[in-house]
Amino acid sequence: METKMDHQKLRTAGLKITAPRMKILELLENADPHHLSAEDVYRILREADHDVAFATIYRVLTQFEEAKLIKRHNFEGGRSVFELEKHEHHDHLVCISCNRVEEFVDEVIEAHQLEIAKKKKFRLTDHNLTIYGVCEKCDQ
Amino acid sequence: METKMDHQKLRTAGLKITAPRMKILELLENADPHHLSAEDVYRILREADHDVAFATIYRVLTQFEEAKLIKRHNFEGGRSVFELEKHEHHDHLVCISCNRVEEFVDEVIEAHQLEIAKKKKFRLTDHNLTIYGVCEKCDQ
DNA sequence: GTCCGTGCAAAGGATTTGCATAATC
DNA sequence: GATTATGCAAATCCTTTGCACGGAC
Repeated sequence: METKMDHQKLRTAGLKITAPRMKILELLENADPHHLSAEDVYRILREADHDVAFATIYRVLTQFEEAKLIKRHNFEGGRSVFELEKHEHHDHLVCISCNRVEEFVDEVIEAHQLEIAKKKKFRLTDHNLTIYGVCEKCDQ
Repeated sequence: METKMDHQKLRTAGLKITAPRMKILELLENADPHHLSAEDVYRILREADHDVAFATIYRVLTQFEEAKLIKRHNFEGGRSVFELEKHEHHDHLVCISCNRVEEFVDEVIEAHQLEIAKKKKFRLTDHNLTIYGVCEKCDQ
């Protein structure tokens, strides 16, 4: 029963259990692809006859981000996308044609980033490595 | 005389020589730090008593980007920044406190990115590696 | 019952666009 | 002189905010 775990997640974050929060959290947990824009969330909920106001979606997503339940990305193209935080770091490969997102981890790249931050005397807080390209399906 | 070269750059791009274009191009060539937002451009021109409308700044920056004279980056925080295209690839380190941008190149990281794209069967078109942190000055 | 959450509509910031005027070639 | 640029204001896109009402605890 995932619902129980979701209740727990919300409680831990100090958030009351409400229908919009539960639905958005479930949605992000089951989302495939993992990465959804606020508009995707709005549309999917609406298609399932669960209308939630845009303002609420943004507020909930922001709260989830603050609670580190999800992660927000600003890929090229203006809008933000959100994905469930799985606590396993990874970077992204985005298809500029179909917007599909793939994930990857490369330890060597990670290590070099630490090096660079050290060399430049920055206290590293975050990083964003996004590779853009055209995926196999789209490239025909 | 840089002006001559700038004329040439604009002509090659198929753009007429106009005051706003020349000023914006010069500005980006001499900018330090290299990375300016549209608002930075607006403010700097205005301070030099060369008023250019915001609409024009955005149009010119977009044309320059299309002509590959400059590069546009969407770092975290909403607004875009632009820098002169120097045809030497590099990535960025951004201070989240003062917005200072440093550049770096790491051949090992570059090579690994190619690997990843190949492995995932993406035809690589671009990539963006941005490391966020707090720079030495701000971290006190 | 209190406090927090939601919906709605309106505001916000960054960027773009339509249109009349002005400049380049 | 024809075509392309500019300035201005209005429009647009994504996101946030104010406020009154409704729901969680």
